[in-house]
Amino acid sequence: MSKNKNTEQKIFEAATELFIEKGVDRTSVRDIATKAGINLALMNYYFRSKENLFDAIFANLVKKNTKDLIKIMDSDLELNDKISQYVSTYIDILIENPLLVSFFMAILHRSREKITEMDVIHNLYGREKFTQQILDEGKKGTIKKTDPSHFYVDMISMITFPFAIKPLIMDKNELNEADFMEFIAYRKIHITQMLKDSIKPCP
Amino acid sequence: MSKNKNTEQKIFEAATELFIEKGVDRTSVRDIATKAGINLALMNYYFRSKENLFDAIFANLVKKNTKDLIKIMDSDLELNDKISQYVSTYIDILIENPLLVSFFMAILHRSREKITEMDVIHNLYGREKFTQQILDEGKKGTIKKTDPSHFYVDMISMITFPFAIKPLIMDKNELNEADFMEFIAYRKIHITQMLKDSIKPCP
DNA sequence: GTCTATACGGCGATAGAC
DNA sequence: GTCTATCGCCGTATAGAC
Repeated sequence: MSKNKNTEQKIFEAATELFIEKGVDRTSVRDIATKAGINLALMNYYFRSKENLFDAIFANLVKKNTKDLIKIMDSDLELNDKISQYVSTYIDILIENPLLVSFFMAILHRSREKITEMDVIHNLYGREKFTQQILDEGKKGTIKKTDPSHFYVDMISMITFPFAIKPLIMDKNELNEADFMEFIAYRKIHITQMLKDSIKPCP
Repeated sequence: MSKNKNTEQKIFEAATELFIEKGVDRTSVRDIATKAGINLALMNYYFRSKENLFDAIFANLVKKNTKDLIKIMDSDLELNDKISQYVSTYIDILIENPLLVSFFMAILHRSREKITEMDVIHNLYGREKFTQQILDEGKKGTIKKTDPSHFYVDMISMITFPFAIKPLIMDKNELNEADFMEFIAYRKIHITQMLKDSIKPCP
């Protein structure tokens, strides 16, 4: 406490960076110890095993990065505004940490069996209030009859997937890092427009 | 040749299945040898290393699964038909092998550095003829001014991403395997409609 | 081409001194 | 709490007999 950072925290942060950057299976506990500037044995003192450390890190990453999104989803905003804000905020989060999607997809393949058992995962997908808003609007006839589960899948697909295939997009369109971020920033408007078009009937 | 399957082929097929199922880094060469029913040393006789074998397998998987899609993209079909056929064919391919997307995403994280250097990867993304068709239609004024690179990203995002988050979709919507496939099948119509709406102006 | 046997290093994990 | 030292295992890769 009186120190700069406690050891547990140093291990946790070093491992987080390495897991995201190199992947869990290509990061050794020795890598983590070196990066954290501590001894190998300390990892096992604080966390029982590498897999245990991974579980804690993954839960933390999900929680930290979905906090703002959940707040928006559960808010009293009107549907159109909610969509705009969600898209924009989500993209901002991923611009801050572009490897997050790719890392998360890798985990989804690696830990298929246990992923739905992780409590924190249930924050991620399909909030009730938002779902209800889409259904309500549909009943009022102001929007097309829209299946909320497909709407939600469309939305997160278009937001997140481009980050997963970032190297391909950059290569094919000959973009550098800054260009890619511009490409992504444009998608805020583009995706919002597509989603609104998909629920609003032609006048 | 006179035998049931030659050894090289047995290794190749066993490794392919294991890589897709468990991931490359969690598959050992001993796993592969056992599954192929051959000796460990044979792997190194035919392929120089595990990484080498992986490269061959990955290239083969991309080639095999994009063949039909490229044919459609490069065909003389009219734009609307081309979109419908592409979406439908792509989804059929993934229904046949639902782990393919998830596996591919994991590789995109694992092998970020070398992925764009793999020749075969350039088949995957943005075919010239299709791009030109979108631009041409835009000029004719029959569709909204649409950026082909965003259109393409939208399309593959909405097609493939749901397979990557399959466990989450199944869990949240309480779907079993058959339900999920029904959910996916419905997306053929849904995605085609969304894409057409995104380029066709309201009448 | 296919096998047995084995080298060698890195892995995750722990015992035990301080 | 933190270290050194080491265990036992499994990873990839190879040498050499058949």
